[in-house]
Amino acid sequence: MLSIGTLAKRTGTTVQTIRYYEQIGLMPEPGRTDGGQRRYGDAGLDRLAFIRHSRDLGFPLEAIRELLDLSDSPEKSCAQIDAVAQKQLKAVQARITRLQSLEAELERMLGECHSDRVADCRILEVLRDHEECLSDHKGAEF
Amino acid sequence: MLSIGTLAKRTGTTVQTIRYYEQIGLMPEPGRTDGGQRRYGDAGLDRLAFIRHSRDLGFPLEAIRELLDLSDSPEKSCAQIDAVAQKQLKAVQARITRLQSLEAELERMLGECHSDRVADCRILEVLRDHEECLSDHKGAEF
DNA sequence: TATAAGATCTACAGCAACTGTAGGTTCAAG
DNA sequence: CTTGAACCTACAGTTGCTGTAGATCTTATA
Repeated sequence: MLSIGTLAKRTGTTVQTIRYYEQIGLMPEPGRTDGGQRRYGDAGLDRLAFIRHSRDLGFPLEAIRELLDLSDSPEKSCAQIDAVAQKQLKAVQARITRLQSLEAELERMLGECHSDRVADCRILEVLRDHEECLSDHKGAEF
Repeated sequence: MLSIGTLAKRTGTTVQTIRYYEQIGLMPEPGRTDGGQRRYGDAGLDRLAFIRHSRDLGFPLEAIRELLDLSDSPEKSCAQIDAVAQKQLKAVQARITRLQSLEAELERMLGECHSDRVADCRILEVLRDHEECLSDHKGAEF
């Protein structure tokens, strides 16, 4: 049986994060010692490893919850799992596209500033006036 | 003079966001009507446009605060402004790199799953076991 | 067996950057 | 002068944690 601290080390996360996952119902309540401390077995270790790995791949916690639920029905079609992963891929790709346009804009801005004084710094001018931009880079979050 | 709603429309943001910027001291307190409603002039419009455009380029609010402070000293060197923009470019590039490795991993996962049943879905297997991954894709946030 | 260091416990506040709600007031067009 | 849209304050909620305080438990050593 593992203490919460040992579990944290094994899965590359922290004690607080594990307690947080328990609180939001992503990790089940584990057994306790007589003194009230959490003790985990292999099931807990596996589940947490799954969660952490999914997080490392950028899946939001709600998607992970869904994946965990789906994996409890081994006989069902895995089309839904596929859909969750596809959605995540699309989200990642959208973010890449957006960030690349920001990168281009920032590089252009930086390349243009050859001044010394704040008064005629091109960077500030560009930031002041969106018309100076090539792309739209507006709207979406990242 | 512009009402807060008109200002929001003009700058592509929302009333709540403007009030939030005021609350954290990024926008100055504007004048008010006798009835207590905010009224903005050109200075407010320009400042908010600057903030929103910088946000669209991904600058965090603290960086924007710094840029606004710097732009109040027109005679100083713009090296600091350059540094803030460089830092933002580096951050954007780091995020792109990370997201590209996630994209590759997700694509590989999706390409491998030719099963129908959840029981032997490769996606779940990969998520369960980090050893199955090519890259490390651990650690950093995005 | 006693002690002391270190790990764990609960409960709550805080982060970024907003968004949404409730319940009340003001403005401007007709 | 009415009425409905826009505005006001204050506060809770979002995502995914992280940090704090003050108390309790576990475990290695003397």
